[in-house]
Amino acid sequence: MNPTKVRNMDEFARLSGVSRPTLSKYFNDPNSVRPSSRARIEQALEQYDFRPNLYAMNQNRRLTKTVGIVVPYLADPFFAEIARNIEQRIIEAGYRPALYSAHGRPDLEVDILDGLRSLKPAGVLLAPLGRASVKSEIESFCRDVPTVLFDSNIEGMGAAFIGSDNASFVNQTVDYLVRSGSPPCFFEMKNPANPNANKRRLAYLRRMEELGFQPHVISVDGTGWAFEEIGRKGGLDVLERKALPTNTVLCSNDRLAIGFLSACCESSVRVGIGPDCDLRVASHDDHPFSRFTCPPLTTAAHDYEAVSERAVRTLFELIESGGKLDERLEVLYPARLILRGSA
Amino acid sequence: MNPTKVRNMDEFARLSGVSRPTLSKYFNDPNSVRPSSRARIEQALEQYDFRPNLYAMNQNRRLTKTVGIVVPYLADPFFAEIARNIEQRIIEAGYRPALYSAHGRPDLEVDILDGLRSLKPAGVLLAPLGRASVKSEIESFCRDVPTVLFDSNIEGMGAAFIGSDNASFVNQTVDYLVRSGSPPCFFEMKNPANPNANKRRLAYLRRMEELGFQPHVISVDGTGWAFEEIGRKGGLDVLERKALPTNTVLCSNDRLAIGFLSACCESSVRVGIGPDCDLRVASHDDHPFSRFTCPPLTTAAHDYEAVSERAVRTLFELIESGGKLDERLEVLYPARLILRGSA
DNA sequence: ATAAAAATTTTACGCGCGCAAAAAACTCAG
DNA sequence: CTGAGTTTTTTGCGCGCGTAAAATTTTTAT
Repeated sequence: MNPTKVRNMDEFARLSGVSRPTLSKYFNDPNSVRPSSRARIEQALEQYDFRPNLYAMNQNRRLTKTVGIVVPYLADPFFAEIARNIEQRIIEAGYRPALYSAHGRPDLEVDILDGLRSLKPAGVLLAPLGRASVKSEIESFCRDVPTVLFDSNIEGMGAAFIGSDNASFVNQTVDYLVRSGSPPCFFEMKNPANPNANKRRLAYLRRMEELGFQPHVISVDGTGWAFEEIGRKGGLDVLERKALPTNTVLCSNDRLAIGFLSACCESSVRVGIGPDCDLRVASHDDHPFSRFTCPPLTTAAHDYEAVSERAVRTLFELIESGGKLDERLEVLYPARLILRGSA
Repeated sequence: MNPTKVRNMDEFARLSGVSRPTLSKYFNDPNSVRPSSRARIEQALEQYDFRPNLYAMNQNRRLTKTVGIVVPYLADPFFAEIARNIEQRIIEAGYRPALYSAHGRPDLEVDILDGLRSLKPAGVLLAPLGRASVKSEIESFCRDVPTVLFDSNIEGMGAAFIGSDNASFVNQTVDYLVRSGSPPCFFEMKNPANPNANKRRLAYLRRMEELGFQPHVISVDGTGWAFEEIGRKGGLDVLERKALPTNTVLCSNDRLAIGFLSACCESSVRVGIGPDCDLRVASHDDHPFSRFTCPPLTTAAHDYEAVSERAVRTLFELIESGGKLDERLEVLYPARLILRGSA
């Protein structure tokens, strides 16, 4: 490596023997220049280690090579996991991911979108907070920046929504619980932030009706994103009051279930499917920690791979088509039932 | 809001009645212009909603207002939590955080640092992978960019290291376990990626010796960052072989402990402090999930707040002092013992 | 009130690169 | 070998802003 610092493209153009605009083309797409030019450039690149100035590039380019990823709550390993997956795909496509978490706060979500505007990203993958999101802000953002929503849908916003089919999740868990024991009651937060929670409750009610059982929803108090604690508190309360109508509980999501299991443990309620058990508990999401609960949690798993693959693919199609799709796309992936010890 | 789109500072300068460079000063620091100018600018700002082009700004500025945050594994809620804390403080200081996770991969860590170079950040807060990190890359990066290490130290790299005092963690848990029952054995990964793990083992050995007890280290196989699974597998193996020398286990970290508890559950080993319990388990980190395990985990908590506050503060001192500190700073915060049901 | 000092604003230039249009080089049929 | 067609390279210009130095205004001291 030659110690000479190369300051800019002009200098590097001279060193490599091609013109500066040719270099510019090369850095945009190495295949867009003649092989002989490319060879000279790459040879010089080995000697001089030059990298074009990111800011100068992005200032003049129509589209930057940045893709924003926004999730509602990164401390939730579910989102961390899906963000990782998406990040990877964006890098492979030759783009730069920029990851943001709203940390459960609508004002931060707005700030992030605001900051993202000045980043002029090629596109954005957005998992909105949901109910708490400032709809008008999201709508206006989606008008200006090619955006694909994932995980949590907001009707009509963004060019597409890629997520999971909540009905599939609930139908599978309900069906399994029914055929392997008594029908479940449904354990949820009273005011869920996430629209998926509402869809799951409705799916539960419908499925129970279809199967001819009396549905029973237990809605516990609590706001915010500390689902485990909400599940635990609600669980302690329900268990103490012996308010469970059946010995089978279906939680709206795994984080709630983790808290509920904690409450069971604290209340010496034995969870599982053995003859000496008091309660069966199942849930949805296949949260990364759900297999380490005690007992391990029976749950319905997202197809992480499919969702992130499709979301990223859709975004790039959107970008290539110039930011507009013929019509808003909605793709829902079904769940995969995962049987563990809890139900 | 006037619908007129303001394209650039020149145009906005005319609209607000001050010169463009004055605007430039204002956007860098609103207090650096005369109050009369500031008033005119802010009045125009209310009418026209103009924002300077981020890329044009950063191209010419010596220092950008970007601060990089790099963590080894964001799907670990511990890092997600500390990243959130740090992010917040950076925003409050008027900077833009850029968050990256190495996802446990040394090659990605290198790529991230590489990409960070072209971002020309004002500074970087780096929690390195540790043993697996490509030392030469990190060293060269720290030479070029003002960097403060946190969580996991690499001797001599970066201008400072802010972390937790592993000896304090281990001493507190060991002392507590000893005075409340039999002395603990130490459960850990054989080849820990994180340097803290080694420090904890050494601290355990020393403390046990000081107290006059025979130390006993159980090192289980496994590589990577799936600590829970490693703890579970190792736990199952140890429990099956009845290889535990005592009824008290001190895990190197909470994620390992979560896996170990899962193994106990699977093996019908009762964990806790009651008379009907077989085993006591304690650990370190106060992982966000550790209070929801079954039973809840007794652990030593990081001082998240102190670590992140000090790390951010140190970084800004470093930036203001022009990127060099008189000497490398090392700050270690002690742990806070948290007693729960597991020990 | 007035000159000197300090703070602020303006002038003038350059940063590093993208891109449109013009020029050149290459391809290939006849 | 020639010329039309195609690709690639070059010329020339501008993006939006930072910043040093010059010009101006404001403040302070006398």
